[in-house]
Amino acid sequence: MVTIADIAKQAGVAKSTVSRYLNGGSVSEKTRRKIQQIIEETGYEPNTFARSLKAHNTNMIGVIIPRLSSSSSSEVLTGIDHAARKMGYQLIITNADLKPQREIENIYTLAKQKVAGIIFMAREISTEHQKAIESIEIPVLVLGQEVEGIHTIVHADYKAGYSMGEYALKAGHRSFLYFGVPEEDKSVGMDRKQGFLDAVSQEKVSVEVVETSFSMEKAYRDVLRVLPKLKATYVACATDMMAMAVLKAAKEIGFSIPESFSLSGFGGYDTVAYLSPSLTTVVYPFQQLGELAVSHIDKLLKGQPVPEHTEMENELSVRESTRTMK
Amino acid sequence: MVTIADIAKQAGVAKSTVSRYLNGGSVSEKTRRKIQQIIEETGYEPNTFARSLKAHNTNMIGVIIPRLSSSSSSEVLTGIDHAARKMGYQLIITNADLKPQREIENIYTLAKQKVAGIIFMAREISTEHQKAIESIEIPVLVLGQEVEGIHTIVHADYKAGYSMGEYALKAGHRSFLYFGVPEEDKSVGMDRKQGFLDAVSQEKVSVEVVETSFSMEKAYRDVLRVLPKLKATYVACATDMMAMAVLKAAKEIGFSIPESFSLSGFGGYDTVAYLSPSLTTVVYPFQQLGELAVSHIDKLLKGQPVPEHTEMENELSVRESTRTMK
DNA sequence: CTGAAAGCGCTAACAA
DNA sequence: TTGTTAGCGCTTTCAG
Repeated sequence: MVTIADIAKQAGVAKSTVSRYLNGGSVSEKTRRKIQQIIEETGYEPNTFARSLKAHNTNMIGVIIPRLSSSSSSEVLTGIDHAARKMGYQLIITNADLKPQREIENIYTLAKQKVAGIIFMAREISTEHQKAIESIEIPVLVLGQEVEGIHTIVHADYKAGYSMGEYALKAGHRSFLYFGVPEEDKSVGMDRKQGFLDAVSQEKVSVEVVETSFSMEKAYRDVLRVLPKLKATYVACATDMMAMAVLKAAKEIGFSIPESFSLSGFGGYDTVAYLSPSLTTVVYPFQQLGELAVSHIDKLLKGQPVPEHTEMENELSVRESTRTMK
Repeated sequence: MVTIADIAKQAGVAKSTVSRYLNGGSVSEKTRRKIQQIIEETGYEPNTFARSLKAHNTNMIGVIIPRLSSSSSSEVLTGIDHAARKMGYQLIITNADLKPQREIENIYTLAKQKVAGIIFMAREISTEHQKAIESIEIPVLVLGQEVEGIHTIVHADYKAGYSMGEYALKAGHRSFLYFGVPEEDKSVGMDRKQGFLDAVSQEKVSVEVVETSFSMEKAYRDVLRVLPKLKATYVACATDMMAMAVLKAAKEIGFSIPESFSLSGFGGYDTVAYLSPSLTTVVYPFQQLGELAVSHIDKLLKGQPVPEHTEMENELSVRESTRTMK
């Protein structure tokens, strides 16, 4: 292994001079060239650990992701990756496997690894989470849930729900079924739903709400149970995956969409445009969220001002699965 | 920050004793208890960098993934994560964004980070890749492509193709269309296809092969062009995503599946079971692949024997999208 | 079983 | 501009 000492010796200078060269300190043109040449010859790479040992920090950003095999998380991750790469950060990605306890563990693990900052894709922030976040003294950016006193970026979920409801109402629907997820997930479970309900409640309408699960399998079973007695002309699902489950169940039972009823989701994954019928949904800017997250962390690290809460806009995409009532 | 020196001082012993305690060296019961108590009181955590600086290695496994937002990769990653966690490894995940050059960069970056081993989900291994892998002197496990002289784990792609072909033939089909991907991807592009072709070629049949792309959008456009003149009764796609594109295009054009023609994919992602019709496919054990990968790397690191090439079995899952011809 | 001392590779005063 | 020196926090001989 070639070290800074080797370079120094071969170049006939002190280690500190090489170090200065490496870190952009003032070095005479002549020695600069000499050092550079030797470094190239030897293929020398500074040892990250020795560096971090001194500097007490790294250029690593820790990421806590709820689940590795989730489209939305993967999209956000892709955005994070692109931005991190551009800004010279390395990523340590940790998976929480949907377990709150695991999230907290990961916060501490990342802190121990001396990551410069943490991007935490959260579902629900308990006081224990908050305690962990405060105790580690590392900038943490929470994605997906708004928490007082912590920097966050969230999707405009209320607004998404609202625009979906608004659209459904304008399309002439007056009877709705909403498939939701548990309210523990504030953004998806509450805001999204509330937005929808508030929007449609502006007219005389009937709305039924059924709570099911993020799990496609569970949702599918629930849908099979509920659908046969369906009276609504519009079924809104809290996620695209659930909408997919409804689509499947509907065909099974003999409904055809959008003739029997209109169907919509939320998310906007690439694949749902390729369903038949293609799914009306609200498209969320997952990648941009990831990119913005890195930029915020970067600013936080540099002590630059960052708004405590940021909301990402989203957009309704009307496709084949919904129709206008006469 | 509390260091080993603090612990030593408070416990009234030498740093080396604490170090021994930490690393399971022989320490008297009495001092052991004392040290343990102080560590708990102070919440001391050994500094990873100082450790790695000495030890010249880490407990980190580097992962190179072709694309973060790919179902199959995410599944493998989930398996890797579970196993890594269980075996005490930290993960550094790097994204190659489908760029060969990026893969090579990542190999070097990970080596520089002194990861203990690398799991490389590969698509195509060039000589440049091989050079990189050899030069870094770190165990590398390649997933997805078989390369001489490098430890690899692959899916039984030929066999998957073969069993699909065999099934189609038994179901009475004699006219086939195969939507493939470029042959640069040896596993998916060649082996899978060849297996299928070999299987169906055992009888007098007609087979047409159309090469398209992994990209759903591109595949969809190609399918729309090819499908109208379709004569085959069985359409096999090299991936589930492509099959989904075919499904969409077929409905658009007015075909109904499986009545107009049978359709199958490869992969076995959760979602394709929820398409209508649900998709006949070969289910690949992505998670297990990931878990096995970590176990292999672990053995490699411990100098234990590991078979140079391992093949993961997979299983045909017949669902609604294919039917038997009378 | 324990302690002293050296050093991993690098950076950062401080002098020169 | 450059070199000397003193660590960062830890592990690892080597004596005791």
